[in-house]
Amino acid sequence: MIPIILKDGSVYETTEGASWRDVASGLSRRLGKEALVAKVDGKLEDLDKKASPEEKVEFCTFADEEGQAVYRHTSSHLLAQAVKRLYPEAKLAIGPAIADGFYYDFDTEHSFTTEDLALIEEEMKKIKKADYPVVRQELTHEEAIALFEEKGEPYKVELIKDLPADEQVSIYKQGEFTDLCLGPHLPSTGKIGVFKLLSVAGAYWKGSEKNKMLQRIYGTSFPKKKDIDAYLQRMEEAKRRDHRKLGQELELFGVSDEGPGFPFFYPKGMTIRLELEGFWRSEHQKAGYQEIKSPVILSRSLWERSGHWDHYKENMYFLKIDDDDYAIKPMNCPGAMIYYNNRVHSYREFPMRIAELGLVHRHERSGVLHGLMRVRCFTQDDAHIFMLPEQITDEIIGVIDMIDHFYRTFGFTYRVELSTKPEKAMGSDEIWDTAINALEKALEVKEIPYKLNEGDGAFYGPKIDFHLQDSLGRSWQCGTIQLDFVNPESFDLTYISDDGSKKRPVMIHRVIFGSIERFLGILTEHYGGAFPIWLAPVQVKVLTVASRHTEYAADLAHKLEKEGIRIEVDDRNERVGYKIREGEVQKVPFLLVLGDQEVESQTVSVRKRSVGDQGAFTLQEFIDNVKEEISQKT
RNA sequence: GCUGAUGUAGCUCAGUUGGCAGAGCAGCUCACUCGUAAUGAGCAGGUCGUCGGUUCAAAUCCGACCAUCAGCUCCA
Repeated sequence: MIPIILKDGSVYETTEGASWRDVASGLSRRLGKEALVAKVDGKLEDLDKKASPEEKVEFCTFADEEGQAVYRHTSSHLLAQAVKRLYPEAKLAIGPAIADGFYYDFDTEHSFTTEDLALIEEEMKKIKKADYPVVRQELTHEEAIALFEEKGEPYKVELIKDLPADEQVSIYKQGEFTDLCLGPHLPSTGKIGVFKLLSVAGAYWKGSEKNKMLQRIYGTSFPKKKDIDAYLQRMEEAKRRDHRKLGQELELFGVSDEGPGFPFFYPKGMTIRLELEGFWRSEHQKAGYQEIKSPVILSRSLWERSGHWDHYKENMYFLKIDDDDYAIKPMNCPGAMIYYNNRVHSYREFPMRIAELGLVHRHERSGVLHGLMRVRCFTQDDAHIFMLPEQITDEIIGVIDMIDHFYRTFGFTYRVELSTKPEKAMGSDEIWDTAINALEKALEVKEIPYKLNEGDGAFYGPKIDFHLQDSLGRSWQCGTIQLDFVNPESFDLTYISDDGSKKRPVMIHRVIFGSIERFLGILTEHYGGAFPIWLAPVQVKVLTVASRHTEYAADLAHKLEKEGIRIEVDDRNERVGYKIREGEVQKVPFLLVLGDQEVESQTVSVRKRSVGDQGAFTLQEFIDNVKEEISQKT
């Protein structure tokens, strides 16, 4: 008998030679059926592996993220096996599990079509049905290279050559198919429930655009049909929330062929935007910021001085004025530097918080444009804070708190990343280390978990990024806090210290929305177009039952307008049902239905968006309720 | 920028082997004066993304370009 330590610390005795699968089955019939992989001392192992004594084991099922990853990873091997059967000349690259599914990259002359995906799926079903055992095998480095060279898999050979030569290489076999793989995997191909291939797209080998572009097939898999159906339905629902679709339907914003990447804001979208900016202004005034506006076009010499000419040129637009070179600003910082330098500053002014809603233009490559999320001109809700070195941590904490307050107002959860010195950077390593330490310290004080992104900082300093997700689960950077020791140097910023000497201030750049355009795109998807009343372009829509109610409607509308409520009147000769439908489709928070009863009793019938008829209220009651809801920003 | 797909009325989409450009919704006009998610009838609306080629004839076949979509790469 050998003792196994379970998750809860208890000891389970199993017989010599038993596998992890036997242990799982021994614990409970259900676990034996549902266990996908064993987690032994924190490391995932195949269920077929022999159970080892005195080790702490737990079992992952599809309910666990790790179980799902293994499940999808084996699914990707199913895909690869099917492709090799149908297209033997296809070369295998890599095929990992990803969030919600898996992919596999292939190199082949044939370009996969959606019809091919159906055929590949059929082949995968055969492989599943055959229920091949998935068998792990370990080879030496040389044996592995020889094996994949013989199989004609150059990408696999390249991968093995990147591995340490003195270590064993693991491979997995299922039927006639063999793949280089770290594992672990499900015990057999029949363990995969239902799967679907979703799309095919190009992807660079090893993620570098210098390398060959391969073909990537995306798919997903679930144990039960109802789960995959639910997943596919969720994706459909997400598409309905796409801000590009809603922007068009609700007449908020759009882009035209005449200006790829340069979005238009229509009157209704502009209303939301102005509300966002109004909220932003009042919060910044409260937090001690002053607002400036710097010009969109500035001279070449400025951009050379700021480093943008050397480090950011490929993203900038240029023009000539009277034979001199100018550039359209891709960032607001140099403008803020010029503002700072327009007079002498004292340490007593610090921290000096200078905010700017600055319109920047950046040349983005055509393939990356995406509605309002990725555009060629956008408005950063920027601010530059000038301060003493000892004020850094407090100021960063202040900005983190402000970002949190903003995102909470909209009901967002977010992810934080810290990015360090990139290859193409200005400034010494010492300066960078100091800056990174300051950012880390602020995050530690706030106890915010974050992901470290080595080498992902801006060319002038490290940054803390705040990421929000769109309706399809894609993540977009919005807020960012960037420490900058470089620009104060380049622009020779100074202040008069308490001992009367000139010193160098420290500066941070920060944005909260990030880009107002992107933020509005994300907001649109977040609310599915049903904006809370403080943001809704039309807050109340007044509907008449018949033409004789027009006068009463106009009178009420006038009173609501005087209260600062955004209203529309629909007094067309249409049925009430038709007008209500239209109001609901336009996602107006409140509809007021006015007919004989309301005129008679001098009331309004209130219909709340997506809830329905709320009954009759006096106009004053309704106004009070609406104003309360607007001020609550809910 | 790269790989693949797509581009027909304001929107969503039909359009067969090349042979007169179509529907629904929206818009406009008329009738109905109506009570909580679509009243009926009529009218109008199109360089078929752009440019070029093949053909007696091109929305349809070929080429180039532009834009969009998915993904990759790159970034707020």
